[in-house]
Amino acid sequence: MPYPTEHKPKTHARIVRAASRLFRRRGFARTGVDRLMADAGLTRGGFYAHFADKSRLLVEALEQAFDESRDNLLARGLEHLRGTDWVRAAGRRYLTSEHARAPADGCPIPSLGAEVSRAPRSVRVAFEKRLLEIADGMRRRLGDRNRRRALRLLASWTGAMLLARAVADPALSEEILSAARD
Amino acid sequence: MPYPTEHKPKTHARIVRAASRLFRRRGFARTGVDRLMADAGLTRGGFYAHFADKSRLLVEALEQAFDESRDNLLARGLEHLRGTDWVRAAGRRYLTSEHARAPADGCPIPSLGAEVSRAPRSVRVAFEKRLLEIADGMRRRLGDRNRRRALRLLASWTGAMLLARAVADPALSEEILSAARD
DNA sequence: TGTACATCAGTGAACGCGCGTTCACTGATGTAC
DNA sequence: TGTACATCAGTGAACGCGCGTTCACTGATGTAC
Repeated sequence: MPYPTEHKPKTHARIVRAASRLFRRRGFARTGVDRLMADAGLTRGGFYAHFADKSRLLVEALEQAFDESRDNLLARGLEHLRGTDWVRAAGRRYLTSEHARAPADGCPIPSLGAEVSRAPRSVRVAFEKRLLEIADGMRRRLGDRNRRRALRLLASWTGAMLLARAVADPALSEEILSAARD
Repeated sequence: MPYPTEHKPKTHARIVRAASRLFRRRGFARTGVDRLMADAGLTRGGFYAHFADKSRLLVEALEQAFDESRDNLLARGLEHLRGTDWVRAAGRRYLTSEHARAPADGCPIPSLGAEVSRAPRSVRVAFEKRLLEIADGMRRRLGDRNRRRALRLLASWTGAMLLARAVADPALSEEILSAARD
């Protein structure tokens, strides 16, 4: 065999990581295959040995982003908390201006939600799956029977992040996040 | 004078209305000047007699969309309501699956918020201005001293709409909207 | 140990296309006489 | 009333560019002998 078995999967993961950051930072439509392959240290042509097309990469980039941001924002260091305590702590972690200023490393919902809603069904299915996993994780932390409260929290947090980023004045941005933290 | 005074402003408004709908439906980046001029019944070349560039049109399209959706979703028919009554009624009007299915005629925040956050400062300034007008209108209806509660409501509603549209399953979409209506 | 070989991950030129923007022009219009 | 004219809103060809995708190829690798 010409290359070690783990070689190709490693390259694949490198592309997905680069794309996931770029998509969140610059948007899916405005991120070209050329640019994202260069960021992964490769050239244009190799792309189609790894992905059927660009929207298939979006699926994997979304999964990558959801996994990352669940760990960073909702779980790590908060394992011992439950109920309202957990909501407060997770909200304080999600609703920061650092998060607002660094979309590349943040939650994919405010940065890519609208583009997902216009993407092929396969993309929306993948988005939905990860979203429900997170909602269910939250439901368990909250000790709820159904996921309505989790969905409501998710909507408030992601909506606040969307607004905080779209606005021009940093003070207003902070005001929006702070209002949502309560 | 070669044309009636109102001729050019009317054409201008026609372009803005067409663009405003197209941007919300298909996204700003994916809507070409060609297509939007055709929708307004004109051709490519005339565009720059009306707008300095495409992002200037985004500013006007956003203003158009905010004005429309404030009237449609938050004000008309709800003039007599105040406080919690108003919140319930406005929420029930905003958080519908009709609204989720028709982004072209809906609130510009879930459909264009992320692209606004990546747009030139001039766009974010215009977005912020209209957002604050709406937040202040809400604050008055709520009888609040400051706008924190209005911003929190805005975040929940727009976040719920963003999620409801990004998801693949219509039943889940409705569940998200219904959870946010409470 | 050294060499010939088969594999296949990745290269880079090329495809047709649509993008935002410019510009010389056309032709519909209201006005002057 | 009819005609010549000046204005300027809108036309459409052209610009250079980057897009997503294809494909004949190159060259790094592990294996066989």
